[in-house]
Amino acid sequence: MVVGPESGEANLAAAKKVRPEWVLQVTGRISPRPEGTVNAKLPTGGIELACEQLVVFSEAETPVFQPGAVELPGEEVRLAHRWLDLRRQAMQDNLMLRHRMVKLMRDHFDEAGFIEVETPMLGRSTPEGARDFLVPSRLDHGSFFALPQSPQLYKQLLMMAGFDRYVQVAKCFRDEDLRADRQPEFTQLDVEMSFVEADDVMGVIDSLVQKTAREVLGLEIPLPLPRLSWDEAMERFGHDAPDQRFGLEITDCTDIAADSEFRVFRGAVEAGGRVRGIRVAEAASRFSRKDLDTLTQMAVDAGAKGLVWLKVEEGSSLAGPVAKNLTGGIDARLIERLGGTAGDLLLLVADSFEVSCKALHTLRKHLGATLELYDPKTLHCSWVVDFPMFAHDAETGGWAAMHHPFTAPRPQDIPLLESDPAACRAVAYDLVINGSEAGGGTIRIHDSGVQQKVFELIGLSPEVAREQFGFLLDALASGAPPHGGIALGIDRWVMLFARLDNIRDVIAFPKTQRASDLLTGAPGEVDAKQLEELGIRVVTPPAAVAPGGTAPSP
RNA sequence: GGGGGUGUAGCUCAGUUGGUUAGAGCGCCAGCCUGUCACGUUGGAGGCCGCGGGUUCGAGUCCCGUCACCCUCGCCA
Repeated sequence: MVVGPESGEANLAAAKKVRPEWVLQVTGRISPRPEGTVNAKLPTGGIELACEQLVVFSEAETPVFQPGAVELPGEEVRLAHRWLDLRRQAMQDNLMLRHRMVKLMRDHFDEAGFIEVETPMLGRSTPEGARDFLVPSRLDHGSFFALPQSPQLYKQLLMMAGFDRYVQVAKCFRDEDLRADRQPEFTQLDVEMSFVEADDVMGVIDSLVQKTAREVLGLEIPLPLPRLSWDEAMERFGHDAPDQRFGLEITDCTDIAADSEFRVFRGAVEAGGRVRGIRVAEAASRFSRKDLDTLTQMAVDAGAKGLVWLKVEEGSSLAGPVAKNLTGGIDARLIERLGGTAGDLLLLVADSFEVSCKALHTLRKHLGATLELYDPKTLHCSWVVDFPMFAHDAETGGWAAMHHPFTAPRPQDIPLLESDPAACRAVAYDLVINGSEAGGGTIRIHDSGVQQKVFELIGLSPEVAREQFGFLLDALASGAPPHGGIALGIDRWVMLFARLDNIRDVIAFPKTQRASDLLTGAPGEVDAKQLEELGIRVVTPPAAVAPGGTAPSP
């Protein structure tokens, strides 16, 4: 935009006053820039607008930070002045991407005959799962609504009602501690279908993944997406959402370890544990003693008693603090099993299966990132299927549903409900993108006998089940079609497709790690009158916070 | 609840073994320049060093506590 003497004195005077972030209307003629004034670096660098009339719609106070600045302000400042932060091109791009992806999802399901149905935000608290956000009832003191953790029960009821293809962009709420990829309120693409099996649900998502990757990233993803069982995921990667952008797969060496004299190995095997390891190719010389101590500490932090590290040397021999214990050909067998060649680094963990999974997963993730074993631009999508039906509940000592209590066991595993619940596998499937759980679903139980048995196993008495889920049980007994579905974490999808590592950057108005909103000040105190109407008395009133942000000493 | 990191000018940061008046870049204000766009140039203003306490002759710096933000474990069917 050019304002010169030819624009007239008034416009020129007005233009001189203009400051950053002012809102203007400029009327004039667009023409190619004169010779020598073209700027190829700007998208509009070839043209200019000769100002004929300048109108100042709105002046702007000096902003706390400049949205166009090179230096990004700290997140605290960005959140407190979110409207400025959202002016930044990167944030505009992120929200535009989100819009496009959500539209793709809606169109995809609309074309497949799904209808979007809204479900209540004010529902009933149900046991298990995450902590609920509660909303007190004014008309019934002492009673509370719960915000939905997901529309799970409602969407199943819609199946009983005959809407055999349901979808919803649904807000969900879970009052748990936050992470970089977790917000207390988040958005799911919630899906449920009748007369389907797991393949049908995964198929619908497969084509959505392919379509989205193609339209948004220009990536061609072959279908069907690879699937691996939960058991295989834990064996090969030590995690139920493995990052498969790189190798470093886990190899079991328990049988070799059992033959060794090395007490660490023998002890783990005799205690019913496992000895497993990963081979880091050509890494022996890249890791100093200090680096290896760091890896060891990571393994210890993950619950392991230690980490056995070994450097493969010429002639099938091993070097390392415990190498001398691996006599009698154990060293050669380990090298062969792990596929080691001279210069490789071998990392072994001897512990229970669970601990070895956790430790090796932690190491694998760390090494993959620090050794740059993958192109950060790749998008690896896959399914993990056949999750265990039950997990040990640390609190009760009994069984707990790994997903929710309406998850169907695999038909062939139904006898295991009686004989061996631990071995019972569910018709459950998680979508994994770049080592992140991007969605998950199950086929639901539609047989009341099986449902009864599952409730029993997780310690839910018929009375309590009726009390909590009576409406669902009644609905199931009223002619329920076989059904199942899935929920995709939209925030996380957008984050992954935008190649970001922070979910807040794809949410217009996110919350901090302590679930507060720095923009509005939520949550905040309310009037005594409001509390009185709700029949609520605050037992521990919040300490008054001084303007300096300091709480008074107790 | 546990572990780790950060907190100094409006913003991004530097600040030595504790030692005079706490600095830089950007922004802001005033002037000059007036077609190259992160303009240039001259000058200026701007600091509860997150908050509270302690040690010390002396604290941005050391100690204790506390608050906020970030990462993480637990947690998130």
